[in-house]
Amino acid sequence: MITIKDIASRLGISISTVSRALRNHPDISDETKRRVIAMANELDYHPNAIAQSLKRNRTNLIGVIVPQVKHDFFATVMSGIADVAYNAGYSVMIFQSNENYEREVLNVRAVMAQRAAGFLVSISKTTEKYDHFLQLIEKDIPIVFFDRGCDEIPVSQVVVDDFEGAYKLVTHLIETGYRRIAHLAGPKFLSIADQRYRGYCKALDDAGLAVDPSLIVHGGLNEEDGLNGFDKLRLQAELPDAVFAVTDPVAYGVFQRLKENKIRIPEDMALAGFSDSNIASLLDPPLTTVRQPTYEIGQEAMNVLHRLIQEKHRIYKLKKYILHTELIIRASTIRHKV
Amino acid sequence: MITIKDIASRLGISISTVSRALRNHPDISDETKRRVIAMANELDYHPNAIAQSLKRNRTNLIGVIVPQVKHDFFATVMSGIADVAYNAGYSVMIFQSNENYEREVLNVRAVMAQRAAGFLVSISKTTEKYDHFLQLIEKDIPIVFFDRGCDEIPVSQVVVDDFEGAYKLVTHLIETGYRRIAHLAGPKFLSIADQRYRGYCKALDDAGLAVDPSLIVHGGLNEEDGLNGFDKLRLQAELPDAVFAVTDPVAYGVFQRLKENKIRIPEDMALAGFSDSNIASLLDPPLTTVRQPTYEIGQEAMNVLHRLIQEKHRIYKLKKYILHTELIIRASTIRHKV
DNA sequence: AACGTTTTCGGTAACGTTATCGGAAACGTT
DNA sequence: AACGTTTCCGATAACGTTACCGAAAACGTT
Repeated sequence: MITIKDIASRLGISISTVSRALRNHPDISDETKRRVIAMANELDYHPNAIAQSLKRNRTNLIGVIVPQVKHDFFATVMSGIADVAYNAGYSVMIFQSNENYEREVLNVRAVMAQRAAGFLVSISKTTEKYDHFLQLIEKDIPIVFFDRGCDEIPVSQVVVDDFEGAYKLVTHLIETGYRRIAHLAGPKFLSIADQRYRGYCKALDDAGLAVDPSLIVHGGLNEEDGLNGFDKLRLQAELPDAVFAVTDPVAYGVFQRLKENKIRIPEDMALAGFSDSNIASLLDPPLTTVRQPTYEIGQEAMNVLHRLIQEKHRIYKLKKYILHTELIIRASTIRHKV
Repeated sequence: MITIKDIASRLGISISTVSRALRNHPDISDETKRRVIAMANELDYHPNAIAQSLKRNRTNLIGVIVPQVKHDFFATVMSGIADVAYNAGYSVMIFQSNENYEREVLNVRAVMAQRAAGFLVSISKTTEKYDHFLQLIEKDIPIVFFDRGCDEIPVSQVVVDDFEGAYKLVTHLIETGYRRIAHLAGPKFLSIADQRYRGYCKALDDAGLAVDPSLIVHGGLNEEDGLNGFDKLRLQAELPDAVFAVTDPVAYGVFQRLKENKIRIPEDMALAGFSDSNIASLLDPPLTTVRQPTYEIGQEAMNVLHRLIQEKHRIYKLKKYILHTELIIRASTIRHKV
């Protein structure tokens, strides 16, 4: 590997001159700069970012910790992060917690060992202690939570308004004429799931409809949770006339059960999800859902982090950046003519 | 930030002793090791990976360059890479080329500046020069291509047998009774697309069927290419009785056109894709496709790279690791009773 | 008691870079 | 001609870590 030493000895000048020439320091004459740059190109010199980081005591690395990259949602967020980071001159390191608390802690350590400039984190479902993040705050390392945050510790967050999204969706169902609206909810302690649950309740409440606990099933966020959740709903004497699933994957699970049981959508039962994954529009009938500004979440989170990194006197005015959702009405909830 | 200096001065010993104690060097007594480790824990010491990398002249960073993270395929591959990397003690840095040659070159430079231990690359569609990779080979930095490789330069590859997958699929169509089988092909110079195209031709040929150029439309890999491609097919006097799309997204495009035009699947026309994305099974009718071992590609690529990094005398016996596909037959190609 | 061997540790020089300090020319001013 | 000022560059010390060399004890052997 070529270093500034090689350039210096080839030109018969000192390494400090080379260093300053490459950084365009005013102390160096234009002629010398020209010669240094020419030699650097000739030797195919590339600065050693490791050495630079050590000297400057900071890196241009951003550590991103997500539950799973292969989830459509996180992959798209990652894309937004990567694009903004790229333009701001950062490199992105990615870690998966696999929804596992211990692994999340180890990931934080790994990113810390690399002396990353900042953290972008969507916390795991199983994380209930936040000491590993508190350590970062103590060391004054910038963090931004996205999508899945927590209010227990002072960290800025970029989230979507899940409450509002659910409220708009359920209100749409009510206005369309549905009355027995079931909800396949997510884990209670997961903020995004809880917000959607509360949006569901509020919408019913504001419409003067009672919240019927027998129509609410708590579960996970994936397809199998949709299958299981619907099986529980079927134990009721009377079926609901609409199902609001906490995520699109859960809705797919329900979708399959409905097909299996020849229950027509939306004639016999309406179905709606949350996410607007690319599958939603391709189902038959296409699925009503709530579009989240997924790519924008990544962009915004990286932008917030970038500002945080640049602030010299990091005043911890933690903020919650709330992005808004969009209701996508499709055939799965269009009321049949009675 | 706590360093070994802090530990040394607190214990009244030298930094070299601390360094060796932490690395469990035999020269250090058990008693001293115990005290050093205790103090390290007390002070919440975390080794500076930057300094270690500089000293050892190597990092545990893997640079991954993909066209787009948010594509289902690459996100899943990433997941496989990240899991294997994690277990082998590497950190993964991710870069997107956005199918752009210039950006790919810049990405390679960024990863090189970080002195990554190795590269994992899926090359961009627009890349036709390979100098940036040749430079890596010259500098003896290990690279592995996955999915999208190229045979022009000596780099090991992990790929799926696209030819075989397409061959199996088209043979299935023929055996089921279809005769006018159209192909919405990808870009000619893209290896994976070309292999699928050749598998299509070979299957027809082996069955004694002629390859009809009017049934072949070259385009891209996305949904809109399916829409456009089908529009071109419709210009023919006689419609095909089956369409083999180069990717699942292209198949979705065709799917939409067929729905719009009330063309029944598979009664009027069979439809098949390639990828087994999670959408395929949810369509109505479910889509026949070719499952690629996506997650496994990531695992295998990272494993190959890991071995490459560990080999001291890197003999460049470049290999092509070929993973096999699985034909997933679903309702979209089940022959109607004539 | 004198010897070699082992155990255990400290000092120091690197790794590639940047920042600080200082100094030698070259210049302009009186 | 003596002065200060500017321009340009070199030497050196760090950043945090590890590797090498050496040396002081402590040990066993004859």
